[in-house]
Amino acid sequence: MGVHTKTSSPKITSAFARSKRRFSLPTWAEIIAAAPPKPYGRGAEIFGQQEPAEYLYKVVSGAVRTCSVLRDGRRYIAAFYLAGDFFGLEANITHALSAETICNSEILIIKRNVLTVLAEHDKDIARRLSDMMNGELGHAQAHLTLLIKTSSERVAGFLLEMADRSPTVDEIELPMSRQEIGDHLGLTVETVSRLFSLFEAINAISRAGARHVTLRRKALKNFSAS
Amino acid sequence: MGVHTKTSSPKITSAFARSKRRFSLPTWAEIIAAAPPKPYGRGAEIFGQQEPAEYLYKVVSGAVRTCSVLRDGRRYIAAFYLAGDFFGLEANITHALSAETICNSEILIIKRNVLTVLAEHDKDIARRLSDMMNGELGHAQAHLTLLIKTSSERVAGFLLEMADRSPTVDEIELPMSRQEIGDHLGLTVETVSRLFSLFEAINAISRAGARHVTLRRKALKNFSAS
DNA sequence: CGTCAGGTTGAGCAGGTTCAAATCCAGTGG
DNA sequence: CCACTGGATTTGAACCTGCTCAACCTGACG
Repeated sequence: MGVHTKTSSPKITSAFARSKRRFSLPTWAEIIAAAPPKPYGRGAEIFGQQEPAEYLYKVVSGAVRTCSVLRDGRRYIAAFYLAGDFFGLEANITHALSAETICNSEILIIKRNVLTVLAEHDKDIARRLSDMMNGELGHAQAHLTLLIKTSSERVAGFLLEMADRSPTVDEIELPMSRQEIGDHLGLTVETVSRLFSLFEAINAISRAGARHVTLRRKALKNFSAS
Repeated sequence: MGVHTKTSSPKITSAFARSKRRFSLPTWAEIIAAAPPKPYGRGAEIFGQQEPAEYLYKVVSGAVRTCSVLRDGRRYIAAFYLAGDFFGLEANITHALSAETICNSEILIIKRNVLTVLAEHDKDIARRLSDMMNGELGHAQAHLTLLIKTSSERVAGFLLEMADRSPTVDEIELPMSRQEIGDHLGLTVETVSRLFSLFEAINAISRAGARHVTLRRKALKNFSAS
């Protein structure tokens, strides 16, 4: 961080930023391209609770969960991150949650302070960071509205959300276990399992193996009340 | 619907004139000082769901709730905002939630696009916006961990949170009804009421009127497991 | 072929909801 | 000043959803 004199004109600022970037400052795309993807084994911890939040992460392949463990041993999974998702910005100074892979994964690691400094000169980077923040908040809100509902609404809502986030449309491969789904939705494994069976019985989903699910959106949406 | 009529106030013009004279854009403090506080009656809507998010708001006095109503009539209250709190930044383009006062209140209204433009030149403003965003996200996370717990943990956690946010330490005046607390915690009025009675019976709180509560933090903390 | 982790299913229990009724309390009009 | 009124709060009792505990099934892997 250097000394920044107050700029009196937006024209000057953007022209300055543009010319500087051409010679020295990297763009968003360049930063992403420069970061080496790092492989993590299944269940590996990427960062722990209370650790300083120095990095931003991107899932290249695989899947990640962020979670916290309560005094009494219950685990709460705040979010799942799939290929293409960014995570690690849910913290200000230290992480309130830990992050672990739920299967073999490749993760991109980006220095946060590099981004925040660049964001002061590059509106594109600033906007991307702000958008990610906004997305994270929107996601938290959506999850809050899920948690006040009944068990069937939660599971139906979860399946619909996963389908929306998957590259494929209606046929999805869940990377997480029933236990993890339960910890995410505030339900027990048994309840989650029963609801999968119920949904199959009424033809709202069909299954090929426990984690390979095909959804009938219309039928499922009858459960997720707004 | 939360339509805001433009008021031409001498305060605004003088603040902007002053800053223009010094050849610099208005600071955060100047923007806040320039905004006129607007009175709202109890239960008045400040903005509605789906409305474009053009403003940022600050509670000067009173209290505000943000909420959404599900198809089946259930109401979910996302958050309460007390005197000094900012709200209205939980949305990107349009509001996902509506905002209403829960008692007579005075609200400050600030144009969002003014702030975002200024933020590009003023690091202080940018940091404040980012901090607010972060705070909102942190609050959503905290609320998520509340909602996966049992009813007694939710109510105890809620009381402790309200006490932390109140100007007074342990003796608090709740502006919201039992119904609103229930809609915030995903519980029914009756359950909330029963837990207030239980907490009083075991001497974790004492009451002077339904909404005036004094807490024994130690006893309450035994209920809110992390 | 055995093992082990993950998943499914069943039976009984308990925490919260629902429905119903009693009580409190602030605001209103006489 | 006091009784009246309507909403908010409290309490009770029956019911139902989701949890607990326990057994069984499935599939991947040595």
